[in-house]
Amino acid sequence: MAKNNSEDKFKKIVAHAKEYGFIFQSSEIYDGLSATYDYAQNGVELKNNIKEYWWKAMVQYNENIVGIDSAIFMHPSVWKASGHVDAFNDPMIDNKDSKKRYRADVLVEDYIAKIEAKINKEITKAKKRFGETFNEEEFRATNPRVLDNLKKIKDINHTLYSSLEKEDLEAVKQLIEDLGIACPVSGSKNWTEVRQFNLMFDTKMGSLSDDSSKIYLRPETAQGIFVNYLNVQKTSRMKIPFGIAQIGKAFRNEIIARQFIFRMREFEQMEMQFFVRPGTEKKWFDYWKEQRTKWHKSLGIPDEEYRLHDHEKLAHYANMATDIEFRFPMGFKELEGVHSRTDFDLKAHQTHSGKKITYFDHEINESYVPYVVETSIGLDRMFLAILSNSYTEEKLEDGSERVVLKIPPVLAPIKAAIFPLTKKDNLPEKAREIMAKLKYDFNCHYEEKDAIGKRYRRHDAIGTPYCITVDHQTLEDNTVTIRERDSMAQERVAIDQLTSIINEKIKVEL
RNA sequence: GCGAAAGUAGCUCAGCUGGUAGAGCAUAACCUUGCCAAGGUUAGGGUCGCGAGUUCGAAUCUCGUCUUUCGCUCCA
Repeated sequence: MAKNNSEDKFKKIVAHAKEYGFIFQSSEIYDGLSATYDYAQNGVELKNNIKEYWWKAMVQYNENIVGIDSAIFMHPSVWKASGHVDAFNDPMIDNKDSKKRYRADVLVEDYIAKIEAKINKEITKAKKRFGETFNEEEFRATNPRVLDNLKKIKDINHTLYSSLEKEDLEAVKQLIEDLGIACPVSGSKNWTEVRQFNLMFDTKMGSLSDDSSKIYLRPETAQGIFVNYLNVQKTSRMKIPFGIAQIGKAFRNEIIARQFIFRMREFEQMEMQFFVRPGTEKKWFDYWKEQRTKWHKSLGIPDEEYRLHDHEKLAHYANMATDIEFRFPMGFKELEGVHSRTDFDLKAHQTHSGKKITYFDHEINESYVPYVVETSIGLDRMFLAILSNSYTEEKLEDGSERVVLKIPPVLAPIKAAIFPLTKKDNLPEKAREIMAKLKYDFNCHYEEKDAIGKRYRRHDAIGTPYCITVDHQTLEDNTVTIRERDSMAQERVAIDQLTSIINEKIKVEL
């Protein structure tokens, strides 16, 4: 039941996002492109505001953080060094009966592990038999059954890895069939073809096809920061600890991209890599976990919508990792990651590039490769979090209903809408005057069509926090009414004060 | 990629067992009203996702295909 409700809500949010100009499906007139979305007139405003809010909190409010904007294309060696070329490249196979998917090489390796278990059993048995005099080395080298199995392993390994190297996926499939490997779940040997899933998009750089080289679209923005570490550190004269922040697109060819803008193949990240002295990473990891949590809470979203999830299984580069999860309509999901990446990335780039990436720390008179604490938030996910948290259906006292996006005012696409109460009596002219003044401070909208109530509701639906109405009294004393979106309460104020009033209301202290 | 469901106007949907499309809201114009979506008149907008097939005739039946949603799987 609860699930149906949230599914229902998710659908409503997606429909609302389209109807009110936040998000359209990409290339919709051509039937759309899977899991690709465009930000529309209101969406782009909200998205830009989220970026700005993040950028201010990270770069502007921290003296020891600077920003960069690195290119999407990078030298191919970057992705070798980072481990993406190897780790983002998996041969997969499906079992047709159990519908389970496996990594083909893992299936074969599991099979090898079974043979190894057999050998070990043989050895254990022999140990018992010969007692003290047992020589394992000798036994391995002479026992025919062990030799036989060892040769089998060697052959399988050879076939597997030479096939993988040649990207001969049919040979991998053949190997699985020859070995008679069955699905651990169904016991079935009914397999699909082996297919390569490379999570990185690639393209060619250079106009001549024969001397052009393969380059990748970056699967994360972090590497753009790591390869610029030296340049930034030197030119900004930053002392450790310091950070480099970046907002930008990243691309991953996900097997399944789904759930609206939650998982897309083209997405935008807001990342900050904080460089610290080795040994202090725990302190900074905790610090940034807290800082990032504070940032989220500053937007006024209730605590219970967030939870922290510490990773037990760590990625190869990390020694500590926490996800900041948000209660999306489809459940708690990762919104932001705070990771302690150690010196893995900088060291890897040092090795692959041959350039020394060390920092001389005058405080301790030591030179070292800095450790890195990373905060990485999905901009599109933050957008979805704000959108789904804001979407509210309300029943009013008079029995009517309204849909209102309770977007935190600082992020709202339009800060104020300006209405003349009627279309005559010089009210539109007066309203235009106010509009002409306010538009330099805020993104404003002028509207005179339809009944005033209808205009209020329209702006409720896109989350405009303030509606300013010009009425007949305005012409006499230069005051207007300002209506607050969530409470629907109105207040009469002087036109002169509008800028400072709205400024005050959309201000957030971090 | 596999399984299930869906695709008709900008949105939400109706259209039963085949007879070449409707409603409400929305949009535009004009009149009216004037502080919380609900007055009047008129107009625009759809080759029913796309492509085949069956049929005298397909939104409706069959097949294929694309897209979306949910589940499985994956997730640096």
